[in-house]
Amino acid sequence: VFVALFEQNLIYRGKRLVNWDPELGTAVSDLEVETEEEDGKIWEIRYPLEDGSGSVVVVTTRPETMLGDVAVAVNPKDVRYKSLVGKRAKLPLTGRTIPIIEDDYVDPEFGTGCVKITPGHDFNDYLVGKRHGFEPLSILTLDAHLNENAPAKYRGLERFAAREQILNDLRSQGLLVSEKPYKLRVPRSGRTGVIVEPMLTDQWFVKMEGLAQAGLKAVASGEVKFVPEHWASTYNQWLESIQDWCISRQLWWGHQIPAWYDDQGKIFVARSEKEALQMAKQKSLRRDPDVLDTWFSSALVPFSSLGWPEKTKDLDVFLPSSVLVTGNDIIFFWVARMVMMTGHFTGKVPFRHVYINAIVRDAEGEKMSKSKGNTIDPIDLIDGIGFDDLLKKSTVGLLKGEHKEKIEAYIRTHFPDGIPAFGADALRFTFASLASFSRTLNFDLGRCEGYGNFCNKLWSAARFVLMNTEGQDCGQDERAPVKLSYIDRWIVSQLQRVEAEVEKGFAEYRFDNVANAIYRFVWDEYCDWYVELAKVQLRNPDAAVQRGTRRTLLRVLETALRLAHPIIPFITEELWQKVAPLAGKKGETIMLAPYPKPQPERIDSAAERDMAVLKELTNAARNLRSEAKVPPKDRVALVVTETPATSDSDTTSAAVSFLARLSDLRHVNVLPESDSPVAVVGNSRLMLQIEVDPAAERERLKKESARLEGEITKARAKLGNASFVERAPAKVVEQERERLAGFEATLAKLKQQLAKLPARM
RNA sequence: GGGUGGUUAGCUCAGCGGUAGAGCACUGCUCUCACACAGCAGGGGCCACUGGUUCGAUCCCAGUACCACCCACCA
Repeated sequence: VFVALFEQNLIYRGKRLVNWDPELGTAVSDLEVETEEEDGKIWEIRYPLEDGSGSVVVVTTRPETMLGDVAVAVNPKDVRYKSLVGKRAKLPLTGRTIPIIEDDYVDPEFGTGCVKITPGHDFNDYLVGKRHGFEPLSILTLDAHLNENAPAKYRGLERFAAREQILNDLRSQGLLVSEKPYKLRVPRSGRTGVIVEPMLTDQWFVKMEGLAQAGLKAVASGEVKFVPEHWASTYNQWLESIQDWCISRQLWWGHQIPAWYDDQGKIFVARSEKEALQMAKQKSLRRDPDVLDTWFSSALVPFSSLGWPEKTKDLDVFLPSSVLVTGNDIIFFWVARMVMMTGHFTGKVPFRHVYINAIVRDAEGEKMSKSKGNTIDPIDLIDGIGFDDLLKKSTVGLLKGEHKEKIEAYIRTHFPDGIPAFGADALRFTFASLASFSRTLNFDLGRCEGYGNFCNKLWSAARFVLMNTEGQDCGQDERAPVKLSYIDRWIVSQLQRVEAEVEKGFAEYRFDNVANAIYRFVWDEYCDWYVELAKVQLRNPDAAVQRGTRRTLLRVLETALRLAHPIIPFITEELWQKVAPLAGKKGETIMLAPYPKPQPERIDSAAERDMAVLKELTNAARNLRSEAKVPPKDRVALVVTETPATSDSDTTSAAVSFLARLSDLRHVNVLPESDSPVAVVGNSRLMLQIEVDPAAERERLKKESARLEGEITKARAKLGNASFVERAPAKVVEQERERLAGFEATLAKLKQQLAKLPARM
């Protein structure tokens, strides 16, 4: 790749100002420099004019670089300094003189409006110098000590020691005009944290213009899609303003650059030393000791790992791949560069989708970092860790000792008892459920706990199913008669819906929706309703009913396990091994079992309607019990008028009796004259046959009536608005009418009931 | 300076034109034979603010404030 790009004139070598890490002794790319605002100082320094007619005052945050100044610049429109342009100033401490020039780069509003120009140690000044034909003067060695271009007095001083010395000397000569605190943006090396020095060195660069255009096109055309979509603008913005990429590193590890030099410094880029020697027609050459930026090598992975440049089958099959999963901090480093390089060399995109996951922050919303000690080790969430160990782990090997107390306080606040063991599945489920399209997510132990409980719930539900099916007739013999109630058909119907939701969630990379759909189905529908009702059906003397129930319990559970397996692989595998054979499924492992697909034809609207009635009756009865403070153990009788129709009222009655713990469920035409508590469900009224304080019952009914009256007022206002009725879709208006009618009917029944209560305060 | 997100229940987060949701936390009652890591019943929200569009706005548009992150050469 290197040789090819060189031959295509897309790689060049040149002496240019690059970001230099003086500790590592290597160039770093623009992306590896992290600029942060820090407290520093800004100084004003007087440069006397050569002709003795006065002086100019320059402003700088880096006084030591003045030794490398080649000019002083002012803005051409700045009338204050018009007369000085063309004159020369004496550069203090050096004995050199430098010209005063004009350049648009200078902002007359900032500081004194005079800028020292140091092309050897500042990117802006480098450009200014280039425009005016100045040779950059480098005053630093590669390890950031002053070099031979500095006056003898300063040679060998480290850059910050030199700064102090220079300031002292300027002060004693009366040339230091001012020193003020100043917030400056300090460029630091991402790897060492050392202040990066712009340094004039020979480096290799990749021309980015054409490659960047191709990279932009790959996303603009939709060939590569970002998920969430908005990351495409981040990607675009970077590529639109990209600079050439410095790819050489003065390091020991990495791919060595395939370039050789002869004694005259002539460059031979070749595929091997032999080829270089042939090109040079010489006996020996010196190989460039530099290596490539690791991201240059990484950019080739999509095709180099598949056998390129050979035309392999892997390349055909796996390029492009379907999805790259990564963090947003890697979009520039890797994603963009893979797109560009893969496109350039294969004509294809490396992958179709780029899924950018959220960055997990700590409980206080701070970025996790080792130096802050607020990182969470996933292993500790899986296996658990005690407070002492956690503290020890978080504070060991700290670079800055002063943070230790803060870390301890943090851990004491958020993990006073350490971290309990949640297990790998709980951890996975938690992060899946948090994987929405938000950019960051703050870590919350509470959610981990909640999803851990889910795993336990699934486990215990499976235990129930196994207890009630192992060694029994589970309806696997298709010839045996099976009766399925609407409850059985309802859970199967719900299963189709959750399968569809999961399918959609995966297709959209909405793993939170996937996890929540599974959670709701397993806990809220299967466990809370179906398993409870299965208990009733398993007591049914009809063997066909029992058989149908066992079969449904097993088949639905078995499917739910396969559905949940990608998110909670361990527990589902463990359970599946036991459940699958009973459900008539064969296979060595759940990993190889087919993934569930929704069967829309098994959605049973009639069963769902029946079940909705069952749930409403149950909820109403339970609510009455609870409001009347009936102890859970007590079985009480319930009378119902006009039972809402289900297709099988025997099933409904048995179910409601069981779930609401009723001693008796009777249908009557008229409710008995009594102070007993009454609820309204649709057209029917439910009365718990217990003695209650009529005053309490009156309060309860009044409260419910008031709520309904509020809803009715709102609905009437809406329907009374002519423009709503005219302009809103008919469906919406109709729905609003139905709501109102429902409220009114229920309220009327409550009022009747209220009227029956003895009138006393 | 440019850009991108965010602001919804005490906390962590969904929802995004037509009755405000989840998990945890909270209140009450239950150790009822799968599960107390549980069950049942509850409480809790001017959906940051100001305008606009609309019959109707948490949701769309504009602006404001605050919080993040990214990019950039103000000495």
